[in-house]
Amino acid sequence: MPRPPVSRLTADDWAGAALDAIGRGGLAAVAVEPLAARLGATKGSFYWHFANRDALVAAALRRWEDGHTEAVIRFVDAEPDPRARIRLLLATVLTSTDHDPVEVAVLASAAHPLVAPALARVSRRRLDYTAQLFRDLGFPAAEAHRRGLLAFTAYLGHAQLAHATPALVPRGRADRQRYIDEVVALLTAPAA
Amino acid sequence: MPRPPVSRLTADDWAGAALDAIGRGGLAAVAVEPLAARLGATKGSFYWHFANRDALVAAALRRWEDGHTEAVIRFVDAEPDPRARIRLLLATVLTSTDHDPVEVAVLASAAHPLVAPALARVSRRRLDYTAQLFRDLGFPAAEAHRRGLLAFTAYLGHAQLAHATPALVPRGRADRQRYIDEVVALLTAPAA
DNA sequence: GAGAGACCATACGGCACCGTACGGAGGTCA
DNA sequence: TGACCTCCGTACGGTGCCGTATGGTCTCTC
Repeated sequence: MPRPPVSRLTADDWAGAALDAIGRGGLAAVAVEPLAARLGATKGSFYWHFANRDALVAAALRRWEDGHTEAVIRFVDAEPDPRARIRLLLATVLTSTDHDPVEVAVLASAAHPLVAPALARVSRRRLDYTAQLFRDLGFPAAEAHRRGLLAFTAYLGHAQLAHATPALVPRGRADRQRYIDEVVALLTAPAA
Repeated sequence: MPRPPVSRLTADDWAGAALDAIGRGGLAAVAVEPLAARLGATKGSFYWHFANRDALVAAALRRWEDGHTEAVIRFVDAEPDPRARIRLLLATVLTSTDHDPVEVAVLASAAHPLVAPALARVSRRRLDYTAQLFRDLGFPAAEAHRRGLLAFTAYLGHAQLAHATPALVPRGRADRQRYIDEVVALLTAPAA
């Protein structure tokens, strides 16, 4: 079933445009009329596919939730060596922050009633997976959880800082490499 | 010069109310008319003290910038032992996140043209100070900077996570204690 | 106690967005 | 070909906010 390129819009088209808007201007940028103009349509189309703005925001968040997290986990989990897995995860997420404005934008609206539950699910999933990586390395559950939490919060803060003040995070290839090496070394250091 | 309690408002009153509003509802909550209602005044008062909304936002941010950061640094810097200083800093900021909504709210608007420079100044100051703590401990400058960055980003992420999903950060006194101990141990572990 | 200036209330116009009402174009099937 | 359904454009009213205009009130000063 071939679909004409722009003539008719689907709910998914709107959700995708909404997610783009979140990346550009945060949750507040998900506004029906500007989005319609951007899509070359009008509100008439939108209110056919969605009941209201909240429904659109929810759809965009569902898209985000299903997307990045699981993709990264699958990618990282393909690495067999436990220590290399941790390094791969950190390298992946610490560099991805440079080109993923959606991540920080969602975090920025953490208090929003629609964002909060989605963010909670994603955070728990990520934290659980990260803690698992440290258990795979042989750390007991409680300590693995603490190390995973440190790793996860460091990632969150890194994303935030890289977005707000890029000059403060390691930028060159070599510097970033060295930083990631050191973080992995510290996070996996044997217990005192 | 005694001042009647509410009858006449000063620019500082407005700036304080704006900072409160940021804590409650983010930067978007700094709206003249709702703030006026909250202060029991009208826009007439506001536009006497400020040229426009941006001027109020700027004043609130200046208040935030001058406030917390330097206070924490002075408090922590009073501790003579370098290692204890790091622990004190982490314990202070990691627990303060529970009752400081302003911090995350400002971070949430990092992209705002008025917020960005203020946030950049504060971040640089904090990061520099944290790196200094690790130099005090004997680490060479480059490594101290990397460890300071890890500590600082972990704090940022912790604040974010504690605000968005409180259930995911250590809550009990003992758990938090243990977590902070472990973070300090890992951050100050001797180089491999 | 009158004038000046600081401070504020009221009223207004404007803008950007939300949501609804309704009509019309295009395809589908009898 | 005509009835029908899907999808969308247009037009409208409503809301919340910004900023301005203007006049009033309080306080200080001489």
